[in-house]
Amino acid sequence: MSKKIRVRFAPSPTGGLHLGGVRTVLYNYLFAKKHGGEFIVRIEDTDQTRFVEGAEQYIFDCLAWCGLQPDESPLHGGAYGPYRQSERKPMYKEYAEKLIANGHAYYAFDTPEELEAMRKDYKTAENPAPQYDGSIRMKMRNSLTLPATEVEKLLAMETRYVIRIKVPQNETISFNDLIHHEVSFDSNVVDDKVLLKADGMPTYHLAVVVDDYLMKISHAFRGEEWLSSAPVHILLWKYLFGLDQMPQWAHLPLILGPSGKLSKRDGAKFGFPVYAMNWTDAKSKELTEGFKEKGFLPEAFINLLAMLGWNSGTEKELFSIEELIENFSIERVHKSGAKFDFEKAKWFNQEWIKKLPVSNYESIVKKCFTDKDVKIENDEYFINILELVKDRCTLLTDFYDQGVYFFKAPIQLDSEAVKSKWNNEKTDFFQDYIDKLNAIPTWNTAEIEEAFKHLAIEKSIKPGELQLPMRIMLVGGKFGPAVFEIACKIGQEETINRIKKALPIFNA
RNA sequence: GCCGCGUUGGUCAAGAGGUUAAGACGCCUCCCUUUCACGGAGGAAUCACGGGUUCGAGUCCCGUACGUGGUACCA
Repeated sequence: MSKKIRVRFAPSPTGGLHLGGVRTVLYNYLFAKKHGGEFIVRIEDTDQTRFVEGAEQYIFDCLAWCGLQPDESPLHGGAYGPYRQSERKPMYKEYAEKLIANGHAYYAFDTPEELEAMRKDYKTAENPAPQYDGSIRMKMRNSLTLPATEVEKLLAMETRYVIRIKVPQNETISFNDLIHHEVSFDSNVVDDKVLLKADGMPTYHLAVVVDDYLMKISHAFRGEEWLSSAPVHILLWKYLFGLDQMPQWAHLPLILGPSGKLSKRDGAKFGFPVYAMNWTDAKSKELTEGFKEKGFLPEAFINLLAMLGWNSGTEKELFSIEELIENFSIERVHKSGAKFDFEKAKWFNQEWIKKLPVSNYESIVKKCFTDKDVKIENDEYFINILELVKDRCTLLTDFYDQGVYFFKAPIQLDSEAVKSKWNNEKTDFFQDYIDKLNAIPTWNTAEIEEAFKHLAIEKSIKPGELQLPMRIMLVGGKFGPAVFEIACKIGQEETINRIKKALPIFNA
C-alpha cells in the first residue's frame, strides 16, 4: 500500500540559492532520511530565457557544502532520468495532447498582442487583472471557439499555439496539505493556465505533475508561494494519473526579511548573507555574499535553517544533522512565515564553533590567515591558538583578528587605553621586567606571572594596573586570553621585543 | 480589486479549554575576570482587535484589521 518515500527539490538554474531554497532542500532531505526514502534533485530549466550558465553547478556546490547530497540528480545519476526538464521535452507534449483528447485542455492561438488587448479590454475597477478563464475563454481564439476545420488548418500551417488547461466551472477544488490541512479553492477563480508553451516546452504546472508522476514522488514539499497554483496541479493529477497517485503536498512557510519577503536586497541593506555561497552575476559582475564565505559553519547553517519554521517541541535548539533526521516531523512545521534574524543566526554559529573540535575548521581558518599573508608554519601551534581563542569568535573570519598577534607583532597599539594612567614608574617597571624575563630559564606561564607580581610588589604598584599596558604591548588592544598565557605562547624573545617596542610609543 | 494562507514579547518560539503563558536570540543589571569573551544569577517585554460559545478561551466559532503569497507562454 504505502509507496516508497521519494521526495524532490526542483530548482531553476537562474542564480543564487537563497535561504528559503536551502531550507526546502533540508526539509526534503530530513524527511527522506528519516523514513529511509530517496531525495532527488530535478533541474527545472524549462524557461530558456532565464537560464544562467553555471547556476546548476553552483546549486550542487551549495548542496555539497551543506552536506545534503541527493540520491538521484543529473550529476548523481538514477533510474528515473533524465533529471533536467529540458532533456525531457518530448514527454510533456504527449501528456498535453492526452489532455486535449480527453477534453481537459485546448489549443490557444492568441498572440501576445491579443492577450494584452484582452487584459486591457476586460479590465474594470473590480477586476484590474482579467484572467484567461472560464468566463472569457469563449471570446478568444482557441480550439473551443474555432471550427474544427479551422483548427486543423492552423495546426497544419504550424501556427504558434499553446495548450491551456480547461478549468471546470463551479467546482470546489480541495486537497489535504500536510501543513495547512484542508485547503480549498473555487474553480471559478482559477484561470486556464498555459501547460505547453509555444516553444514546445512545458510550463512548471505541467512539468511538475508529469515529472512527479514519472519519478514516483511520494511527498512534494515546496514553498508556500505555490499554494495558489495548487488547484491547477490537483486538476492535472485528476485528469492524467488519478488523485490516488498524487503525492502528499506540503507547502512550507516563507522565510521573511526585515521588511516582507526575504530578498537579495535585504542582505545588501542589512549586511547579512541570503545565499548559501557567494554568487556572482555573470552580466553585472555583482557579487552577492554567501553564508559560507561570511564565515558560517555548514553545521550551524543547517541548524539555524531547520529552526526557522520547525521546532522539536523541546527546549533543545542545537541539533546536528543526525539529530535533525531523528527528530524531524512534518507535523511540527509551522504554518506561518518566520522573519530571519541575523543575530540569532550568528549565535548558532558561535555555538557550533564552541561545540566542534577545531580540527573541523582549522583549514578554513588557516586560509583566512594565509590570504592575509600570515604564514602558518606550525600546525600544532596553530590549533593550540585556535583552541585558545575559539570562545571569542562568532564567525570563522573572526579568528584572524582574535589570533593574528600570536603570529606577528601588532602594528597598531591602542595606546589611548593606557595613556591617562601611564607614568615614569611604570616605564621603570617594564624596563626592569625585561631583565627579569631575560633571566627566566624555562619559559612558562607561571614563571612569567611570578616575576611580574614580585616586581610589582617590590615597586609598590598594583599588578592590576600593569596588566592592561602589558596586554596592549603584546596584543595591541583590549582583548584576548590571559596576558601571561599569551606571553608564554609567543615566546621569550618575542615578548621582550614587543615590550621594548611599545615603551617609546607609550612615552611619546 | 479578487483569491489563498497566516497572526503568542523587538525576533525565533512552547502551548492542542483551567499554566504565575516555557525556553532561546537580542537588550539591561549584577557575579566571575584588574582586558575581551566564555560561564553564572537576575530583569524589562507578549496572546492584533471586536463579538460570540463555555462555569472557564492564547487555545473553539464568526467578523474586522494587519501581514504575506498568487493573480505571466517565470519558476
